[in-house]
Amino acid sequence: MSAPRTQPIALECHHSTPGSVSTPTWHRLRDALLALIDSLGNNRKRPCRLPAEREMIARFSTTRITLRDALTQLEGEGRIYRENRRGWFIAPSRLHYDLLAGLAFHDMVESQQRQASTLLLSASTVPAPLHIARRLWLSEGSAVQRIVRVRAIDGRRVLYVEHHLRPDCFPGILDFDLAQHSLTALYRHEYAIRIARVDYELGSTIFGGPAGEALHATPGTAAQRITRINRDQNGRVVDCDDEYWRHDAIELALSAVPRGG
Amino acid sequence: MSAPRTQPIALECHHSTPGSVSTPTWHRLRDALLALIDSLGNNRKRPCRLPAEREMIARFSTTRITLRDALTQLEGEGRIYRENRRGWFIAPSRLHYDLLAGLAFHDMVESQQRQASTLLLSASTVPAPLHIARRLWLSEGSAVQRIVRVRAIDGRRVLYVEHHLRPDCFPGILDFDLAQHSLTALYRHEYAIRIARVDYELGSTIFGGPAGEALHATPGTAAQRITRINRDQNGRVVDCDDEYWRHDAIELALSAVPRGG
DNA sequence: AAGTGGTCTAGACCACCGG
DNA sequence: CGGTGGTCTAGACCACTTT
Repeated sequence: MSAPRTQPIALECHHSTPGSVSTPTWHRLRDALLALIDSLGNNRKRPCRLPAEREMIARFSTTRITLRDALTQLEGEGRIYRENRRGWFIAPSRLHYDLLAGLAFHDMVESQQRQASTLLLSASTVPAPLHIARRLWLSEGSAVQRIVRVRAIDGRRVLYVEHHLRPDCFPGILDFDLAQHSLTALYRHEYAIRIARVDYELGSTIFGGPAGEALHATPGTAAQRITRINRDQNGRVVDCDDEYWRHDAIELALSAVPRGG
Repeated sequence: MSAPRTQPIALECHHSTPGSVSTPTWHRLRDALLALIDSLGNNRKRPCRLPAEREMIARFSTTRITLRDALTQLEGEGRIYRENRRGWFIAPSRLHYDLLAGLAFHDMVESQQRQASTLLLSASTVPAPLHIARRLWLSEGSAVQRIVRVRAIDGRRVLYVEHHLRPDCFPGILDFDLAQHSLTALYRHEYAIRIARVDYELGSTIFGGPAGEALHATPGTAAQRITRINRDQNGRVVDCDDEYWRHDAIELALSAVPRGG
């Protein structure tokens, strides 16, 4: 006995996409979910959770897999996000992240009328892995200071960062309160080091491993990777960062004069 | 009758992830697929296709959905990619895209020993949509030149671009062969306009609509959006671009002096 | 303890691509 | 037209979170 391909969704089938023969069910579901999202009112400070998957299944007369396809689409668009095993939530608007503004995280967030918080996961001196050593012009295995933090906007964990510092530049820096102070402020005021040049590398990946766990991100969801190498006023490399952002949490921007005119 | 939760995979279960109680099947599958990918030899110029899904199902004794979960993971990591309804392929290494190098697409690609090609989809004068009008300092509905192109690296379509130009800057530019010439070269040599400042906006989304279709990207797969507003040597906005890249095709880079020291 | 999302089974039909 | 990937059904068990 073959299961008939039913189309049980009782939704208004607006914009039937001329040029495309059939609109997949998940696409119509997507529209219904968007209406649901709008009806929930999206711009609060409290995390706004969607109904349980099984409830949405009942409401829309569909299957778990199809529903999750539609949710995954919206997740990719950045309209909703997941906390691992906790549910689906409406995504707040993106933080505007100007790569060349030279702003510390807290300043950047607060300048956009949002609340920043930082959680220190670890701060210790460790032997440099090869890829870190290369960036910092050190030899593999030599000591570097490693700082791992999680940062949140309005209580939502959005960023996992690993810093690696050249210890010859920042003796004793691990003794400061690294959850409260911006690193760049410490660099300047305690060590008279200014960041005068930044090399960025940006790419997209997925969460998984420590970064995913720290952000409560479901393994496999999209992440924005930002790697940064910082030089001081003398052109010397002093530290590097590896940032992993929830992809829907930021919009990157920069304004500059291109070379090779 | 309840289906027993079998674990039929006969793969070496390397690194059982201490600290995590159970490794999901798709995770072990992922490793098996990685081995398969390595065995296929990844760095050719010919697109290297994976076996059909049903064949991989048989080979790994698993289900379609589980297999696709694993494949989707690898797709998110940028190790493999899809062409819509055509199959899964091994992803070539990423193009290094220096945002501030001021290089035209062909020059950038060829400087990395790869082959660039461009397909012109449309070139016409159209009324400006609101968001374009705003960027170009025009009023909504006023005429702008619109150029849509698809660009490929080593034959693989990786980039969909829409340009919108201020027609007062570039009269008659649509009559040039826009598949062969770089726009910036035309700007300079035919109109004596140099791009002296660029405003970028970067974000991640998913394919769907014209961009996805033009790249043969499966709807819902990850895309890197790059929006660009170009100013000439007099500070005047002359055009803007909307680029959609296959997320695995590029790695963005830039080096600059941050403000707000 | 109840409920949630994460994972998985074992199929089926359909649209589309390539030969 | 055969084979492929895209979509969908109708469930189940499990790990984990929350009550």
